[in-house]
Amino acid sequence: MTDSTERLEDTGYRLTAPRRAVLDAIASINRPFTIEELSEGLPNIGRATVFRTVKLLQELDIVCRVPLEDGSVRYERSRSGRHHHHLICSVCGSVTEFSDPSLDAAIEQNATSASFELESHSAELYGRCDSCRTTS
Amino acid sequence: MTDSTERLEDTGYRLTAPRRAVLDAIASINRPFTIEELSEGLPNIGRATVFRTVKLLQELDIVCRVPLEDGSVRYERSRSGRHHHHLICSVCGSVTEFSDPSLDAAIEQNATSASFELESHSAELYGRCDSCRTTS
DNA sequence: GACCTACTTGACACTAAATATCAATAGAAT
DNA sequence: ATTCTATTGATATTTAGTGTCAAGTAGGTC
Ligand SMILES: [Zn+2]
Ligand SMILES: [Zn+2]
Ligand SMILES: [Zn+2]
Ligand SMILES: [Zn+2]
Repeated sequence: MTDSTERLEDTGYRLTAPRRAVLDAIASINRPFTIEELSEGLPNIGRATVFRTVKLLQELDIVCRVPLEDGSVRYERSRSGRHHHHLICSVCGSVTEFSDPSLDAAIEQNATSASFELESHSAELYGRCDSCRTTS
Repeated sequence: MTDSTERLEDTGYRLTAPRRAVLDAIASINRPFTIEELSEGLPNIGRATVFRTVKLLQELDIVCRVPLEDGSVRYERSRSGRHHHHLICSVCGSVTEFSDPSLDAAIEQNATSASFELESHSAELYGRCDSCRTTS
């Protein structure tokens, strides 16, 4: 959170009370959330401001967008703050980050083969996490 | 298209006039489309039916869902009708399919390492296609 | 061909997610 | 403290998609 406020200031954004409140709320949630859920926990903050702030935090790699298999979207505080991919459990909804240079290399290789200038990419893995797999 | 109608019948779905119309419309569009665009070209077909039909065609791997970088979604007739990934050009909007067993293997490897039971996955590549890259 | 029945359709209302507008507010720099 | 501009909040609007249900029709049976 302190780290996050610094990243906001460093990039020239104002450190406002609503932004602090959204950051605090995100820090206190320990599961993937929807903006609606986040907004419900912040009744004094305008809904549009919550949307705007989460969008801003995505650009700063503080929060990341997690697309679910059904097309809906959740958000999660990024653990690493760097490029990564997700393991998304369809049972408990947990999201785990991972990064793998060889996966990224395979992606880059495909772009190169197609003479495609790669700017970014996404990869999401859907299934059942370890604890949901062993519990069932 | 003939292939598509067969796939509909084989799976027990009725081959109705609206479904034919949607299939024909999709066959005649040669770029990624939104349901709204598709629906505009089919004024005699109810909007809900267009949505329902496209959803059905996705299940039959006749059409696939293409998530863009900005979070919006387009659809495209699948060339291969099999598992694949996309090269999505941010300039012209073109979508190219590719499949790569070694990419899929890298994804499976990551799931295995995390004791995650992989059910499905997605991978989308964003950037500039060959012709947009050389033209600029 | 006529009949039947379950599948499908279309119109409409509705929800969910997000953006646009714009006057009022408040960081933060001097 | 003053000023200037980024930001906020209330509200309206957009976009994408789903729920409902009476009416219509494909496709099998006689
Ligand atoms: Zn993430
Ligand atoms: Zn990657
Ligand atoms: Zn595809
Ligand atoms: Zn794959």
